[in-house]
Amino acid sequence: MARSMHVRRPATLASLAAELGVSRTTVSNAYNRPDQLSPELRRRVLDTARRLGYPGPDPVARSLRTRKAGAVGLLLTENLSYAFRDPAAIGFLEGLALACEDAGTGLLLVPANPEREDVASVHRAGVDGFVVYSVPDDDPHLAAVLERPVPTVVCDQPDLGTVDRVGIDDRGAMYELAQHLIGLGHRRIGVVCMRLARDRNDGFVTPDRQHAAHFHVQRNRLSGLAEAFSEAGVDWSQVPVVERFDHNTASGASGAAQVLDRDPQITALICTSDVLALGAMTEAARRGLRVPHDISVTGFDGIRAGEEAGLTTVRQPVLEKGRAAGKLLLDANERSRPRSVNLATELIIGKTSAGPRGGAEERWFGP
Amino acid sequence: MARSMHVRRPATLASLAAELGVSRTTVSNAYNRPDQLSPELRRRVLDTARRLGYPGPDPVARSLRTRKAGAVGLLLTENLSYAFRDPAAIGFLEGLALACEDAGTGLLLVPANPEREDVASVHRAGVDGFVVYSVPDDDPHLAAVLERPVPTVVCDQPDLGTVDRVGIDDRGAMYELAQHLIGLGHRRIGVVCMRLARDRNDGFVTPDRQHAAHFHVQRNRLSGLAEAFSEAGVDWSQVPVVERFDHNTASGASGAAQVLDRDPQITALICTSDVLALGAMTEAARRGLRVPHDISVTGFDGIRAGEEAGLTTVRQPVLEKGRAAGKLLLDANERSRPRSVNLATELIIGKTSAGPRGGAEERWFGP
DNA sequence: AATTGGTTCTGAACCGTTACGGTCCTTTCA
DNA sequence: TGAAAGGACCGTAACGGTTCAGAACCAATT
Repeated sequence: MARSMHVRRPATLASLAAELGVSRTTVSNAYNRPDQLSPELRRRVLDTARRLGYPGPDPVARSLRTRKAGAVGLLLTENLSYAFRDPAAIGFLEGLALACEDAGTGLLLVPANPEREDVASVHRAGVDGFVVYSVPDDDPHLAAVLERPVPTVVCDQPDLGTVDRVGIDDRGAMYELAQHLIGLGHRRIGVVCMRLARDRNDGFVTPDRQHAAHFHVQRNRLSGLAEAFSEAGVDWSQVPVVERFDHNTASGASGAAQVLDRDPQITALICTSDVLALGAMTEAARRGLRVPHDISVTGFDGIRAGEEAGLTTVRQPVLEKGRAAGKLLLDANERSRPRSVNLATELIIGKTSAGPRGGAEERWFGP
Repeated sequence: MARSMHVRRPATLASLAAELGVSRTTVSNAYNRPDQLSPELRRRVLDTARRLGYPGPDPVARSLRTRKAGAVGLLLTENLSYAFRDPAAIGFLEGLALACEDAGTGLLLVPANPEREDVASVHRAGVDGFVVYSVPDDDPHLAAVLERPVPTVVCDQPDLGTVDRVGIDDRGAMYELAQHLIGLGHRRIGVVCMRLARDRNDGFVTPDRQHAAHFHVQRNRLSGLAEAFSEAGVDWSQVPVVERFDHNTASGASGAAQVLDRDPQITALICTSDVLALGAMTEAARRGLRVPHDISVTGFDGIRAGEEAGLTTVRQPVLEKGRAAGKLLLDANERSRPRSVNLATELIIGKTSAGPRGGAEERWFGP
């Protein structure tokens, strides 16, 4: 129809009004409040709009006037590819997108390139609010978001006290998982965790680095482990903890290898994510170690692939987390005090954890 | 720092300028063109900005003035959940997001709720362009996008002639896959395809519905099959083709069941996606049919899980598709004639296709 | 005839910013 | 010493809408 009409000067509300001999208000009403003008006039407005190739009120101008952008921004993990390959992140994204769809709101993925510390993208985002998902707590993008005068919900982040928050009890959940392993008799363990800070550090982690970790989630999971095993009499400072920057099964495998090289006697390998755990299981198999007979392996998240593998893990409601974040943001009605939502997790005892080889639970009194 | 400063009246560029006794332009320059004013003044501007709690130039007002939104819109499949659970869609999203990140552009997910035909979300999206991914060609949202005076790239969509397009040769790729099966000796086949239109039709598909399918991709894949098998002397109108609205392995399984119930003698089950094919394999196993000995199963897409299962399929570069779409959109420099990009696909012959049971290739001359 | 009430449409005031085309003042250089 | 160049800053005019308090009109009521 009206395809190449916008050659000379793209029609505007004003030009349309002039053409019709009515006021701009009337044209605006024709689009936004049909009950405010007679049906005939409205039809006439819409018809000439089509004739002139007027595409309807400009969204940006409207946003400026109404002070509503009709979108929320999502500040994602720095490296997009890792986000889109992490099942947990995708689940979160889905939940958030669903909440947005319900509210008829757009969802703007804000680029947060870590290399050029380009905070401009945050400043340039025309949104009514932000959701921040699992970024390091010293990320400049996060700081930039907090400076924007819009409601914000942080996810998997420490409670900032000033903005809404949704997350889980990472520390408690991991503590519980650790108790499970301790109950089985494990005392000599190794850990593979995701990256703890913005810098790449593929290798062993000192207790200092654990405490200072900038990723809230990882810090708390490690801390839950440390607490439980310390209580069980294990000297945490002697437990090999290996960090991997990249989050994929290959990292899980190489991390597991590094731990096992250091101490081949460990009876349990605890990973802070299912993806890492799946990689660790590959590495165990490569070494001829049977899971769980020779070694137990655990994960965290409760992703589909882990479930299929019978992984012992902590299931967290990733989709619900996204949805909760969206809801929290979208009904930020009154300036109530910041809300903090903790979602429930569930310890899943699968087929990858058992008593240690030769341990009490599996001692074999055979001939 | 300046947290609850915006109680009275959120500071603006103008108020800041007034406070400082300089012009608005100067304040604007302090943020956007630091070289246009002396460092001292700039510092003074920025300092008082902080003091007054001025968060920097309003993105929406800036967008209005510069006529750049700094974001591109993505019109996704109607049902968000299915999109986020389809590995191919996620790959596309990743590629697109990467292209956007490279360009420092945001990516706005535009809600396209199919129930309420709410095209307003498209009108309300403040974007510099649109990418349309695999929607039915009669989708009102698509029509609304095409009315917007911004560059657009359609994906997995018929060539509209008026906007850029990126896709693959679905028809040719499926023709090639069909040739592979024909070469193995298959003549009695069944098909499970994704939904062909906006209405739900879980069941057999008439040839009419195949031709009239509103999903370009599915239409062409079926058409490639029909052509190849017709050439091989198969009466296509007798081939059982089953459609499934939902796109998941459960649908693949139930679709396969429906086909096999109709004709238990088929030697090959062709699915128009890997996800469906994986479900079909489950159903085959459930019936005690060995793949490929008793029945061949093929997919389309080349997703990871299919690869691990050794699925015979057509691999398409989903990530590259997204990236290509982004690039096309982001350097829509001159009003050149609309571009059309076809990406290469690759026929992957896996372990799920073989000659038909008792067929020439596998005739068993046993003892 | 004046009042009331209900539609329908208008005027003008914003929304917060940047583009554009200056002016003014200080250096620099022949 | 006068002209040219350049740096620093300013005023105005958009950018394209929405909104609210009326105005104009007409019919019905008092």
